[in-house]
Amino acid sequence: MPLNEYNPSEIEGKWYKKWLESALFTPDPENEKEPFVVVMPPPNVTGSLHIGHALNMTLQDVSVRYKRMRGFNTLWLPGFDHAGIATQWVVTKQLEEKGINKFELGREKFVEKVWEWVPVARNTIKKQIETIGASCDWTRQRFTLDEGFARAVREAFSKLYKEGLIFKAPYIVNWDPKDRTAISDLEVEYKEEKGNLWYIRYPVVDDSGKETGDYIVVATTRPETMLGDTAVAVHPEDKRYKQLIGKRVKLPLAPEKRTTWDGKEVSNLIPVIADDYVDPEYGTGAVKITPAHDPNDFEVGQRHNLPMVIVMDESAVMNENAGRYRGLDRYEARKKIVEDLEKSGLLEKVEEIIHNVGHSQRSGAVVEPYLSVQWFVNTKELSKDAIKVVEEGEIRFIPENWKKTYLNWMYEIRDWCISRQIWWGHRIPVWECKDCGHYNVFSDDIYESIPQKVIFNMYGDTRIGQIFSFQEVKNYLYGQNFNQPDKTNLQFYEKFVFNTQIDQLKDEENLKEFLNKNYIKVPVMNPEGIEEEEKIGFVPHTVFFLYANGFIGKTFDENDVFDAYQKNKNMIRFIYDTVLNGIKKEDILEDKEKLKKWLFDHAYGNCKNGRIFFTEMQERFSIIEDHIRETKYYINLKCEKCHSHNLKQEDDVLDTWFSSALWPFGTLGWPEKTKDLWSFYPTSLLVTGFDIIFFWVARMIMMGMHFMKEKPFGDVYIHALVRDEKGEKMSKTKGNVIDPLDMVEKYGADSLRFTLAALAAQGRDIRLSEKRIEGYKHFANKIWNASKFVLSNFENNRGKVFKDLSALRLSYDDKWILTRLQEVIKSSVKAIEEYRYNDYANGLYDFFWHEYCDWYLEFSKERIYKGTDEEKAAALSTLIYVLDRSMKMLHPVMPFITEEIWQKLPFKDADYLPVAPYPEVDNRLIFEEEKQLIEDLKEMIVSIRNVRADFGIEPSRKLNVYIKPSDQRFMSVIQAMEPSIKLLAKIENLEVSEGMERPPNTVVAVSKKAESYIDIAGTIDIEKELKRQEKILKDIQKSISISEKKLSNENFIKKAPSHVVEKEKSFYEELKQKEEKVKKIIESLREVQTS
RNA sequence: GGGCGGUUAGCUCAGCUGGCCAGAGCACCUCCCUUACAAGGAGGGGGUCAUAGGUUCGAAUCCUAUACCGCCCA
Repeated sequence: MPLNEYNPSEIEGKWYKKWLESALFTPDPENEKEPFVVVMPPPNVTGSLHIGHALNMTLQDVSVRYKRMRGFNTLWLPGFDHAGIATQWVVTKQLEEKGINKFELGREKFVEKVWEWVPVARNTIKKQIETIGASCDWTRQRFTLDEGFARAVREAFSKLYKEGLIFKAPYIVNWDPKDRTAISDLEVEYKEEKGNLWYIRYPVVDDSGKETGDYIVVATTRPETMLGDTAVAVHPEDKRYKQLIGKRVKLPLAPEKRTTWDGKEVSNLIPVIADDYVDPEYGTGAVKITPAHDPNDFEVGQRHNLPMVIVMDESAVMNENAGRYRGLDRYEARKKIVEDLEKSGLLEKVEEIIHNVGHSQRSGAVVEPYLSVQWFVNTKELSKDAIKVVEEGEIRFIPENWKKTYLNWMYEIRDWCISRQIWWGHRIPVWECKDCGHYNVFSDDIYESIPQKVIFNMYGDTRIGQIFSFQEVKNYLYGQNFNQPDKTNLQFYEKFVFNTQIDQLKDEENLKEFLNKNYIKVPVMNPEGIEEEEKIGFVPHTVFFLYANGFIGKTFDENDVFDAYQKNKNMIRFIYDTVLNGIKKEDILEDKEKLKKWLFDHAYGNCKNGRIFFTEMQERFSIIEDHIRETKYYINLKCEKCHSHNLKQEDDVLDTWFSSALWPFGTLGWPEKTKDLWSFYPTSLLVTGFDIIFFWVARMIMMGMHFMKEKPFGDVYIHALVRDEKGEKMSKTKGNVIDPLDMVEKYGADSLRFTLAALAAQGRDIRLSEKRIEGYKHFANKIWNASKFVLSNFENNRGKVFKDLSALRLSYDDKWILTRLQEVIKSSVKAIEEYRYNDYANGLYDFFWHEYCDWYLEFSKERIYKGTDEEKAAALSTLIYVLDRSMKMLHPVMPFITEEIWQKLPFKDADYLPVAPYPEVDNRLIFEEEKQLIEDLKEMIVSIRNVRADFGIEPSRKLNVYIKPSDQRFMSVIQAMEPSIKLLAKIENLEVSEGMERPPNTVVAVSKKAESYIDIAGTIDIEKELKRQEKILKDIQKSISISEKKLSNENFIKKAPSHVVEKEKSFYEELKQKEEKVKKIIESLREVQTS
C-alpha cells in the first residue's frame, strides 16, 4: 500500500503500544548475551517534562536502541524521583491556592495529599516519555519512595550508621528560613548583590569590665549577627592588636546575659583571640566571631572552644538572645541595630560593596548560616573509592573535562547534611529512646521472617504506625501498587523487594493469623454505652491487655500483674498515650497493696489470691469484651540499650539525593541478591546533565562503591543544558520550561528527537529554536517521500526485486551508493559509540538526503521507468537495500517513521525494527573505483548545471551538450549513464567522444574528468564567457600557487606524512590539468573575439 | 579569589587526536509547480575562524597573553 502524506501524529501513536505488547524492551536476566544497561535519571514528580528531559531521554534512547539492535541484552530501567523539597513545595502551593495551610493540615494529612498528587504528575510524565518513544522497560518501573527503596534506604542508612559514617552533630548548616529547613551546600545559589559593609566599634574593657576608652573596629555585612558574637579575632602577628589579645571587649547592644544553644550563660564581655584565619590585610584586621551564624566563625569557635549563641529562630526572627530586638525579622533588626549604633557613636563608617549572597535554590530566600543539630554523612571516607575509580578511568566521563570537575570537588568534599525538616520523603530510620537517649537505628534486619520484615517496612514507611489495625495492613497490602498498577503492594513486595513469595500474608485469614501470632494485641475500647461505674479505666484495661497478650496467665495474682506491668510499663504507657489518650492514668498499678485491693474489689472478690479461674474472670470482664471496638496490633520495638518501648522516630526526612544515590542498584533489587542485580549491575551508561554531577553522580559512585564494592556505571555521558531562545537556563522553579509535547504535536516526536540529537555536540549548551525542529521535520518529510517513491515502484515490480545483490548486474551508480552506504554504516557506528550524537545524526542526514535522494534516486529513475527487467532489478533492489539499511541506521533517533516505512519493505529480518540487526559493513559491496567515477560524474553534471545558471537558462530549456572525457574509462561511464545524465543536466542531445573539439558558439564547463561544451542555442556573449572563464582560471591559479608553495617546501616533503604529501601532489596535478583546459578555452575565446 | 568553558557566515551552531583555498541548518538572492517530495529542486552571495604573539613544513584546531561573555566552586 503506498504511503499518503507524511503526518507524524498518524504514525507515531500506534507503534509504541505494539512494541510494548511484544515485550521488546523487557530483557531476561538469564539471557546469555552481553548486557547493556542504563538506569534512567528519574524525573521529579513535580510537574511535567521539559525539553531538557526530552534531550536526556532522546540521547539515552538513541544509545539504548542502537545497542539493542547490535544484539545486546538491553535494559533501560525507568522510574521517578519523589524529589522531597521540590514536590513538597508544589503541593504546598496547590494547597495554599485552596486556602489550606500545611501546618494546620498536619503532617499525616499533608503527606496523604502528596501521595494523591504524585500519580498525577507521574502519569503525565510517563505519557510524555512514551510519546517521545523511549524504549524503556516499564515492567521494571520504580520510584525513589517505593517499598523497595524505603527498605534500601533504611538498610543503607543503618549500615552507614553502624560503620560510623553517619552521625548527628551540631553544625552550621545552610538554613532556609522560608521553608524552615536545612539545605545542603549544593542547594545554595550565590548571587551578586549590592550590600553594605558596616564598621562597628567594640569598646575595650579592663579586667573589671570598665570601658577603657579604646575601641576595636570590626566590619560586617550582617550586623544583626553581632548579637551572637562570642569573640573578636585578630591575626596573632598583627602588631596593631597584639597587646589586646587576651583582653575583653564589650559587645554593644547585646543583653548582659545570653544563652548558648545548649543552655549555658554567656556574658556580653567577649574575649579578643588570635587566630591565623584572620587576614590582617582585609578590612580592619579584626573580625567578629559569631560561631552560631557563620561557617568560618564556627570553625574558629571550635578551635577556641567558644560558646555558641543563636540569635534567631527557625524563621529568622530574632530570639531572646537579641534582647530588645527580639521578635524582629532579621532585616528589621539589622536596620534598627545600625540606627542604634549610629546614635551611640559606635558606627565608624559604612561602605557599599558587592558581595555574594546565598539563596535557597528552592524557595529563593536568603540562606541564613545557622547552628543546628543535623544528620551528616562522612563523605570524606566514602569519597576515597569514588575518587579512585574515576582517577583510574574505570568510570569514564564524556566529555572528559568533567572528570576534572568531578575530582576537584571530590578532593575537597565536605560532610553531607542529609536531614531535612520537611515531611515528604524517607523518614530518618532512627528511633530515639525517650528513657535513655540512645539512638536506635533499625532496619528490617532485626526480624528474621519476611512477613515481619514487610510489616516493619510498612511501619518505617509510616504507612502504618507502631500501633496499627488489621484493616490498615490489609488495605495497604492488597491495594494497588504505585509503580505497577496491575499489581498489589504485596505482589510488589514479592517481586521487587524480597524477591520471594510471601504466602503468610496472602489472604485475609493468613494475614490475621500472622498478626495475632506475632504482634501484641491492643484492645481498643468503645467508651460509649458503658455505665459510669463500669466505664473502663486504666487499670482494668491494662489487666485485660496483659491477659489478652499472655503477659499474665489464665490465673494470676497481684504479683503477676505487678511484675508484668513493671516489665511492660513503657510499652503500656506508649500504647495508652497513642491510642487511649482519653483515659486517665492511675497509680494503682505502681503499688502492690493498692493493686491487691483493686483486684479483690473489681475482679475476683470472693476468690483466693492466685487462684481465680478464667471463667469467672470472663464473667466480670465480659463487659469489657463487649466494648472492644477493634483490636490493634503493636510493633514491639525496643531500645537496644535499655529495652524501653518509649521510642520516638526522628521527625526529619532524608535529603532526596540520599535515596537517588542508591538508584543504580536499588532499582535492581538491592539489598536482595536478585537475578537482575546479578545480571545488570554494574550498569553500562549514565546519561545526565552536568548540573547534577555533584548532587547525584558523585553520590551514586560513592554509594555504589561502598555497598556494591563495584562502580555503578562505566560511562557517564554529560549532556548540555538546553536553554531557551534567550539563552536562559530553563528550570523547574523558574517556570520558563517548554513542553516538549507541544513540539511533538507540531512536528512529531521523530523530528524533535532528531533535532535534539543533531544539536547534542559535546561540551556546549544548546540554544533551541523552534525553527530548527521545523527544519528537521522537513527531513522526516523527505524520508517519507523518498520511501513513497521507492515503495510505489516496488509495488509495481514485485517480482523484480531481490534480496541478494550479488546476482544482479549492478551499474556504476548502484556501486557508488552501496559503497557510500558502507562508509556511512562505519562512521555512524563510530560516532554513536563515541557519543557524538550530532555527527551520527548529521551523517545520516547528509547521506540520506544529499546522496541517496538527490543523486541516487534521480540516477535510478531512468532504469526504473525505461530499463530492461535486468536493469530494473538492479536499481530497485539497490534502492530497497539502501532504504532498509537507512531505516535501520535512523531508527535509534527516529523510531516511529522508520518503523512505519520499514514494515512495508520486503526481506524483513525481524518482526519489529527495534530488534532488527543494525547494519554491518559488507566488504563485498565496496567498489572504490566506481565510487570515484560517479563522484567525477557528479562533478561534471554540476559543472554543466553551473553554466545554465550562469547564463540564466531556464531549467525547462533542454540543451545540446558535447562532452570530451579525459580518458576511456570515464567515457564508458558517461555512455553507460547517458540517459541519467541527460535527465539530471536537462540535456536534449548528448554527444561524447574523446577527440571532441569545441563546436562553435558553445560554452565550456570544465570538470576534473571532462570538458563539456554546451550549446546554449543562441549566440553567446563572448565578453561574458571570457570573464567567467578568467575568473575560474584565477581561482584555479590561486589554489595552484598555494599548492606549489607547499610542494616546493622541502620541509613539507620531508616532514609531513606521506599520505598528506601524496594527496597534495595529486591535488596539484588535477589543478594543473584544469588550468591547462581553462587556458585553452580562454585562448580559443580570444581568437573568436579578435576574428 | 580558584577552576572550567566559550568567542567561526545576518541568526543558531558543527569542525574528533593540527593536513584538501573553513562547513551545516535557517535567513537572503536568482531560476524552476520536471509524474517521491514547493515541507521541494537547481544554482548563488556571505567569514582576514575575538585580538596579539609563539610552536610547526603546515594552526579555526596546540601554547602564552589580552579583551569580552557564560558557568561552577569558595
